Amino acid sequence: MGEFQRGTRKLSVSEISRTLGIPKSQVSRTLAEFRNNGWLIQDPASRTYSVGLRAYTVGVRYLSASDLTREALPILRLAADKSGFTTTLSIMDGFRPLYLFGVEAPVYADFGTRMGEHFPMHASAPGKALAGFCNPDLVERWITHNGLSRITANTICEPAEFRQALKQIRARGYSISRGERTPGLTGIAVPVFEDDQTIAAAMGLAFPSSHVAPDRFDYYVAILHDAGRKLSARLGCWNYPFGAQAKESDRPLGSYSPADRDVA
Amino acid sequence: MGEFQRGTRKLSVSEISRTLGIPKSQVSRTLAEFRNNGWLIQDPASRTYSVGLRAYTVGVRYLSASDLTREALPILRLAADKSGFTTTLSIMDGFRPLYLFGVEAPVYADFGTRMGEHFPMHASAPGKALAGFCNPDLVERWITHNGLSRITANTICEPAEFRQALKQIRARGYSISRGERTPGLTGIAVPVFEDDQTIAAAMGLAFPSSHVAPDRFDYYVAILHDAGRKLSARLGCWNYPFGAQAKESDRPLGSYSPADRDVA
DNA sequence: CCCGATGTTGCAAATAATGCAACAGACTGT
DNA sequence: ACAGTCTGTTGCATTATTTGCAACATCGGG
Repeated sequence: MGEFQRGTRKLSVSEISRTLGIPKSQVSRTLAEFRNNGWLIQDPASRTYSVGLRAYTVGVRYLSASDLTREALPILRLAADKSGFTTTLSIMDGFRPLYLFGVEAPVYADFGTRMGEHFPMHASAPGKALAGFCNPDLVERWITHNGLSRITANTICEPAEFRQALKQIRARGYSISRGERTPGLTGIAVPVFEDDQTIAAAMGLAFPSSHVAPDRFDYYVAILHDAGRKLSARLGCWNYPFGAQAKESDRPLGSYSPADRDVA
Repeated sequence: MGEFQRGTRKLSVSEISRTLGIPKSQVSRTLAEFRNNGWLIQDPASRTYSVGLRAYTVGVRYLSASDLTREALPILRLAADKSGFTTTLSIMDGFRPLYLFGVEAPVYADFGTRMGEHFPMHASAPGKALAGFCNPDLVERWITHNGLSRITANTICEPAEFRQALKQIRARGYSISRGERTPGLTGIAVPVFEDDQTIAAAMGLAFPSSHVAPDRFDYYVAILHDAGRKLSARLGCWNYPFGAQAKESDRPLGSYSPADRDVA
């Protein structure tokens, strides 16, 4: 069923047979069995298969089973309320950043990535935040093997430039993408640590570039650093190295809070 | 892997062996293989298994593969913005209502059900909305087989009373739960149709009962009926039988595409 | 220290999956 | 309308895999 990991398109028997190099007969029988068990759904007209309800009910339990995601939800919600922008949580899956989920805010920005999808390491704020705090040697190897593909006009495609960007991210503790993946969309992200050394995830927010002047970025960085410190503490990192110490008392999370966003 | 459909608790080899009546050796070997493939994660300390990242990335594609959920997202978001309350989408999975996902709003109400979880048919607004427009004979059979279990003091446990409630729901086109599942929480839900007869889903919202006086329920019902009509139209039902025709122009939301087709 | 419980591994018998081939529909272009 | 190509499904004998029993190793508690 791993074939259904990429892409949203419904897949046919022949298509899967060719891709995997497995005889059609086998594919047909296997898919039919998965369908009968609810793991897959078959479109009667096109006879193509897609992910079924049972796979959803099982797979989505990852979110409630993982410490990271359980702790992250209320913190993301607070950051989304404070900023007014959709706030997301991503992790490294091997070397491909993966968007786990987000909390949406009224100012909606479609950044083109759906829950559970991978996105480029070098062309997104969360991707760069994750890359910046990973093992540098492994990042280097990734670059030489895969290169830095161009996605938009703003994408960083030069290894030297990318290395410099990561260096800056490590120093400042946040990353910014100005339309490097989606034209007209700006993203900011910060790392989340699970102990004093190892990165666990990246938290980010995104908004239409026209919405926010660059001199206000610091405000959103501060919101994310507060959130990053809070989540890191839940995971066991008590010395979050970025941003100011939270001065205002952290309001109890969980109960609803009346969305104190002060949009200047 | 179906064992991981219920509950969030991490499961041990012996536990699964007993529940499924399968020898431990087999369970151990199978789980180890799933772990090696990324479908499951094993906690090194307790040696218990839970859902892995790969299962998440595959299963969550159900949301983007299904017509219903793809069309529902922007409509849910609009309803959440208009009402200020978290708005949810649920479907019938066999005879157990299933919460697919929701769009969260600043006024947060934790209704205790997570994405991908089932909830009782008779003790929730979406459940009653789904039950009300299902095949009545099947609902009857479900009642006689399973009964109407008490969950809170307000839960409807008498079949006669439940039948009466469904009748009223069919007439009015919406359902209300006043703390029937969670004390202090009120929910409202409406049906979504995929053609003129068959129900596809239920859309609902929930809020702390103290937040809203009963005489304002009509306002939220109207929001939901607008949303229900819009989503039903997308699925092929052009004569949504409840609520008034949308009169005020639906304002474009954030930077999102207008996407509001004119309903006859 | 022992005891009950847990998780893993060897091995032969039993079972299920495999691939080839043939079949039946559906669609395309002439 | 027709042949031609693509699709998805099914029979069947060979093959490879899973299965269950048992023994073994390991852990935590009294």
